[in-house]
Amino acid sequence: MPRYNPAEIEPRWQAFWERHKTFATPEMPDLAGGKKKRYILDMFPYPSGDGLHVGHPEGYTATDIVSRFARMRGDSVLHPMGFDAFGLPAEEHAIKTGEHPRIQTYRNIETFTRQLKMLGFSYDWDRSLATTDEGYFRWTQAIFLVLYDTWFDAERQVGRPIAELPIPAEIAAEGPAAIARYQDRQRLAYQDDALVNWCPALGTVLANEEVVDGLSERGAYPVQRIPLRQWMLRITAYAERLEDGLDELDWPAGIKKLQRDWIGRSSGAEVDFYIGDQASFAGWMASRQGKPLTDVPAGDVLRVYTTRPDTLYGATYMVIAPEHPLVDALTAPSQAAQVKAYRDQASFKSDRERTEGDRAKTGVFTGSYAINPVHGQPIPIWVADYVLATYGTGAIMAVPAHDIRDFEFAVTFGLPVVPVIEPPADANDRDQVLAGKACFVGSGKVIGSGEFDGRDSADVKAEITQRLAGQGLGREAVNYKLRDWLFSRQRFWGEPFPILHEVDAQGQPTGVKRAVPDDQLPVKLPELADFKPHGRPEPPLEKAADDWLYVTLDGVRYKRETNTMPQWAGSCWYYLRYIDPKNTHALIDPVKERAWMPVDLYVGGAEHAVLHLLYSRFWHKVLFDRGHVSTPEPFGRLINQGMILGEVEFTGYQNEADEWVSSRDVRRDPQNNRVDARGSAVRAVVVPEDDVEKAGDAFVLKADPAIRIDSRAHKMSKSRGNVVNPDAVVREYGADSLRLYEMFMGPLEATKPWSMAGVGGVRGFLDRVWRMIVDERADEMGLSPAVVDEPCDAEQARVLHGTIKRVTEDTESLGFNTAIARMMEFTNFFTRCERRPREAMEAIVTLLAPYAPHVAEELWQCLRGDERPASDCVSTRAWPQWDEAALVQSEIEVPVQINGKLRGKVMVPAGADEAVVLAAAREDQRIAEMLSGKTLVKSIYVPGRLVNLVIK
RNA sequence: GCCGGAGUGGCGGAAUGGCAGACGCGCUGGAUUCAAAAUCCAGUGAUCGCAAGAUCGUGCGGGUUCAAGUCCCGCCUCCGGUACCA
Repeated sequence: MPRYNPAEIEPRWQAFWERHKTFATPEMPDLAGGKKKRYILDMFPYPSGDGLHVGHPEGYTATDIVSRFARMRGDSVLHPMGFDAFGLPAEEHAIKTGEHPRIQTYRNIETFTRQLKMLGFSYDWDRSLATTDEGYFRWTQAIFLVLYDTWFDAERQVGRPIAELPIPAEIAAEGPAAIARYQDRQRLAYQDDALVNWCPALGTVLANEEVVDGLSERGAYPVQRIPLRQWMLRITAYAERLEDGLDELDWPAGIKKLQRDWIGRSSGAEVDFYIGDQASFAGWMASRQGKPLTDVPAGDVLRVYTTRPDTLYGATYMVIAPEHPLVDALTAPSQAAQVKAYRDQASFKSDRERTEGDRAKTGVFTGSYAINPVHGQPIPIWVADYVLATYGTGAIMAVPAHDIRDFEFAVTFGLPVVPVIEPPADANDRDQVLAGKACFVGSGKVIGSGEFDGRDSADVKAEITQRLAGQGLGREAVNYKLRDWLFSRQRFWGEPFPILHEVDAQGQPTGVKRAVPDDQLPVKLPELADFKPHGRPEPPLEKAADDWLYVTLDGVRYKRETNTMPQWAGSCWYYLRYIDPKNTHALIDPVKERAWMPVDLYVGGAEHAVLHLLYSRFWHKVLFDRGHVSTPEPFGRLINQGMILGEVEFTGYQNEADEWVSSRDVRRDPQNNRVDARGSAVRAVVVPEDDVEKAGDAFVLKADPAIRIDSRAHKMSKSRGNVVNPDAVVREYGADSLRLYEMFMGPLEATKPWSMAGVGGVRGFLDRVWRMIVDERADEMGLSPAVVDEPCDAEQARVLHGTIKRVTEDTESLGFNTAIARMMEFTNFFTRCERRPREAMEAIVTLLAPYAPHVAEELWQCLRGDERPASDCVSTRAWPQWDEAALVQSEIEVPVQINGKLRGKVMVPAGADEAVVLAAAREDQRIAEMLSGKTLVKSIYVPGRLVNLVIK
């Protein structure tokens, strides 16, 4: 009668845990007796209107198992959950319906919370937070003001209070306003004119991700790049520390590399090219001799950045970006019209667009020349958009013989290609390169470079830089691909900036800024009547009523900053707030911070590999410099859970006549449509599994084996209709089955296809565990008569302790799939036993508890009966220990190989020495037969593992 | 193009250089049942064989080793990311 019924027991145990606060986190970790603190964190979700996706519980279950396991081993565990709740969808919903984004956001949070609780996660819900909570973003604003109050001391590589910024005497002499301007230029949070994606048709500014091929993602309207005054965060100042800090982190190598590439450190040289006439070149050279390069290039030079100073002799032309400040100065009157046309055209394209597509090189000649300092020859200066204004100096020396991009450009415009590096003898297009007909980017022997000829190019690199430095023409330089972080959005649903702009009597900004005093935080969002865009590239907060917009402080009138922060802001520091979520005096209590930080395990999707993880590392380092946190890095160990794909689908193709076309013959035409071998269109058809069979390494139609069928799992998406809803899975199989299945699918990091049949499989396992312990035929809940109060026999003990050992080790190493397999083996074994000792049953239920906590609690209660105290539960039980002695077998089976092939097995006493085992192997009847008449060349015994006899 | 990751039964997957395919799904047979579901038991890489067993087998081609899914060299395919950063 009492069958396993998750729908009944799961809500009951969830209520139990909530009532007894089973998973409440201690304020401070208890480190007595060698216990550890464990901060186990999930990347918090954006609470979308669609609710939880099956991808979410994958990582959440993994961290929940780790957390429950750690608690059972006595560690102090902090395992919180919250919501990244600012964001565009809620605002778009508001624009459509007029409903305030807050209402929809909190409704979605409620849904998410219900779904998360439904899955039995052991979060301490009393620490839950949403980035949209006023009590939370009050501190997001405070941290922004820390950034605003900090400048980066490059010499010491540390962020310091702006008050400590040394003011040059000439600035100080100009007075307080000049000092303020000087300080503003050094702050980590500063304002600058940056290009934004302005979409006139939608009347809004879009994020880069919302722009596809120059058109808005929604509606496909044209998007323009227009300059707008923006808040920027000087993350580039921390580039070096962000890169160096990666070394100490226990993160996947792939993620570290992504971050390194994103930071993109390169080293080389800056070189000044004289742009005066050739007659004055010698004089200019002489005037530079022995002087250091100025920080701001003089007006008579074009400064370039190169990573290949060793190819300087091969520089045959120069390129400057269309936005380079010297474009006008360098444009000869005869070229003016062309240059202007080219720049106009380039201005409509974003950086992204300019670097997309077929990459055909475009550009125009400016009409002027620079002089190559190493040989004094003039080389033409071009304007081309393959050079970006925002990287390096916005200008390059082009070495077409040794740079692919320069080579393509030179070929397009017929510019000379002069090889200055001889490829190694085995390079396949060596002769082509030496003839100036091909490009070679490697290192080799230097040629055509005067005194450097014959040397290795790698050595020459440093030497040329040295010489240029001595001549006052160049210096070593480091560059980063990382750009400063554009931190403001023209959006309503984000954190307001705690910044005030002084206005004069006419309401015009004076340029003086002021931080909102700490005691006046948070700056709340104003109440707006409508959220519709107003058609100007200005933030929606401009529409706020004057009593919000204007503030008078100390008799001065200010207008509030009306941009809002991007969604990343709230997620940059939420891991700190969980430690001290209710603190109204500080973002975190330093004592608690020292006790709990850093995060010991951080699990989330790889899509946050660079942005979120880099941004929060940056904020953390600033907070570290300013004394708010004690660790240089926030996240010690990081794991990316793999993506869960939809069920495997079989896809066939049919042409317009409804005839099958083998997938082998299907390809994409230039418009990316599927076509057959003759080029006529085909359409994809879903084929039922029963209609296909495997033939060789592919699937074919049973009815016509000549027709190949594609078989693969796709990313879950609404449009494909293969999204699996966790609510439905819980309804049909239970939360424990969902948890168990997601862990059983394969390794946590792997991409894996969903299979509903697989969920049924783990549900079958839980049913078997249930029947192993519960008497299903009784009317009342009670123990199976097979469960007995007697000790395990030797074999049972070996299985029991072997299982404890393997499950413990696998759980420690996050090998959840194999840990579950071990528990299945245990269950298969003990189900066959007619006498199931209670100690074994209690142990398996305890091992199962982190994985399938609800059924474990129910079975625990059944095993313990009514004598247990009301608050007793398996979730707070001690994790079992295994007994090594129980694992020892008196006899072991050793496989015997002959020449590496398995030929037999012998039983030997455990711990028998090599001679005994080898003798036993040779005496085995079958082995002896195979040995007779042969010479035994070598005998190998791997203790306890195998014997290999090498014969001739 | 470049950078990651992965290729093992019908499927998901398991294997400190040491018995390839644990565990689960599916499938086959049997028990139970009036019957079915559920459950339990047995089998299940391929080929040959009545069987004992033999041969082959971890994307492909080489190599190292007594022994290779695992290590090395060279390829192929798929998935994901990325896009002229001088």
